[in-house]
Amino acid sequence: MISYLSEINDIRLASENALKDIGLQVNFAVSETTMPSFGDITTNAAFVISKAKKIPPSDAIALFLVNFKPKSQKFLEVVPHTSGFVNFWLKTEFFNKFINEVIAQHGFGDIDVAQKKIAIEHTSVNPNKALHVGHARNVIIGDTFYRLLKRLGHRVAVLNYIDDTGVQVADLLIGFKEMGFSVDGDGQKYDHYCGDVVYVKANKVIENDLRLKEVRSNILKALEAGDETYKFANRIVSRIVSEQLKSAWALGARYDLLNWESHFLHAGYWNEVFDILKSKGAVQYVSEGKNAGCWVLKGKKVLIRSDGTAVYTAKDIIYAAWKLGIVNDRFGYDFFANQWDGTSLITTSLDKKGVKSYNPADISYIVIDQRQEPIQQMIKEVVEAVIPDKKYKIIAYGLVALSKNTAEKINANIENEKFVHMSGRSGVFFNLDDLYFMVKGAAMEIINKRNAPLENKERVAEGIAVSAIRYSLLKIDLDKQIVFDIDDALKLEGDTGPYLQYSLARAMKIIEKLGPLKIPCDIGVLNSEEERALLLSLTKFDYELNKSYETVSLSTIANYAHELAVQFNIFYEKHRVIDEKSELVKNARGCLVLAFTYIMTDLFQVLGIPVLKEL
RNA sequence: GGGCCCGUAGCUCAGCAUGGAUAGAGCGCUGGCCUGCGAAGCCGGAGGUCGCGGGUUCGAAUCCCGCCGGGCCCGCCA
Repeated sequence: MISYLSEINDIRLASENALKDIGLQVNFAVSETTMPSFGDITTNAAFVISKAKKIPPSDAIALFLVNFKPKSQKFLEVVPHTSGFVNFWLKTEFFNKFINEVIAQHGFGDIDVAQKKIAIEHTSVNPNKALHVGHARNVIIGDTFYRLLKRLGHRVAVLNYIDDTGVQVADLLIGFKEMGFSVDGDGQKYDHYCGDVVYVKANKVIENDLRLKEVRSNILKALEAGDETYKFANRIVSRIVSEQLKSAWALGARYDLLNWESHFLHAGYWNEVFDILKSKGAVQYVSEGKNAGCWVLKGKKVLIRSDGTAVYTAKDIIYAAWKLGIVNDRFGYDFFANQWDGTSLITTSLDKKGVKSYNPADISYIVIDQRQEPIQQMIKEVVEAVIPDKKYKIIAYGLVALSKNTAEKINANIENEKFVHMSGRSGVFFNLDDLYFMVKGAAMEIINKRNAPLENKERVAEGIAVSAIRYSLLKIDLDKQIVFDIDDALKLEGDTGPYLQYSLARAMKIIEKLGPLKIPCDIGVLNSEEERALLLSLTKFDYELNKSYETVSLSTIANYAHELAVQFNIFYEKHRVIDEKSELVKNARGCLVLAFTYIMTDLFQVLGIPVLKEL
């Protein structure tokens, strides 16, 4: 498919060949221009020639141009600049071809990449509580990256790991078994009941009670062993996971497979993994010093204690090894739930032998917050050393904290700090379901105020809530910490998800009222600055998606969607479509608007933003 | 003590992968635009030592080094 990216690649290849012919093999850049007035694409290749050959820029440009032979010459206007840059303008023929291809395919069409088998793990929230806004960042980053991988053409499996044998679950069980909390709940959503009420209270009591600490340690052993206590826990945990999934589904996330820590333990993977690590020399036995008697990773991280038991990190290594196929799959597979997109969510199983639903990945991604990065980095090194042809990739993001204002609203004690980190244990968190409910309410308020004759206000408000929440978390760079403020989250104007939806709705309304277009269209009559800027932005679809993937930056896509929406709105304010008098211009503009709706819808799919025809 | 991340307008953030030619948005402040395809929109104004210092370079918000400020991690816990 012809695009901005295909032209950049063409220019890069032609420049490379030109430099080769001149006898140079050096680095140069082909990129976007810094100012629209300079053109659409630029290269500094002549600079490089000028420097290497010690000749003036003007001579270097001349030398470059006689050797420069791009394949798609008919699409490019070459404009050398006295400063030494060689600039390129994309011609009308290029835009015409692009728009007609987009319209013919109802979208951008396939993107040309080498297909890989990929697993991505995200969410993986302890199964004793509801998802809070920090978990929401994980879910949305993971789900959007999944959507991006999928859109690029890869085969992707989405995994969600359930740590059902950890301390958090044990604490919860104590709440039920020792403190008299009802296992059936109190009427509110079950994950909220367990996390907000039972767990917080139980944990507080246990921390000051030696007997209960003893009970907890026994429960942990029982969970690992898989006896009656485990079965009791399993019923509760499954119910909580089901509720957590509802919260994630509401945001447009979906999964392929649930993995359970207990399954890995009970299936007895550890010895196999440990043997492989030993045989590959990835783990060493230490005979003296403070780690005497232990098996150690990278000379610092103890993996097997001197008493022969494995530390927690061993479980992470087992999982990583399983994802990439370092160990043989011993699991059965079973149905867990139907999802909103029509797919089935599968779970591993220790007894049932359903259809094998997971094939080891070539590349495995894990979405984690920055605190876990060092340990995951170590796991990456170990795993990639054992199986060098596969990749273990880490997507780490900054923590989500609560603003002073927001913390006060949930009655958290914040003293003189500007923000506070969330903590499930101490009850300092803002639940995702509450955020969703409140944003939906804010959307509903606007809808009612405008008195818009919408068919299904409820569904529209939900769509707006999803876009507002997803976009606000995606547009911020992964490396950045977020201080969540509920008042900001409820604002639906400006650089927000609803702004994107609004732009698309406007465009779709035009198409709906416009009537049939003459295809193929000739957009040669469109020569205004605004029309050209919109056309240019549209052609950057695969360029931006590719950049987002290469740099693992989801804000890149979010910002691109915003830029497109801005370009469209500027065009919309300045030019009429339906009541345009010239039939030629009207048809051309109609095609431009139609192409915009296709590309934008395609982008929404990647971002997980619902398309609303009306809002 | 060792390591990771952040620092760009009053506030929240783009831009940094691949150095380039006048540093961009939103919110807030301020002045305009609906008898027009949807005003959740658009146009204008005010607002910037790109944390500080050095280095590399013809050229640095962008690359390198040091420092300062903020956040986080570093258990034979899970």
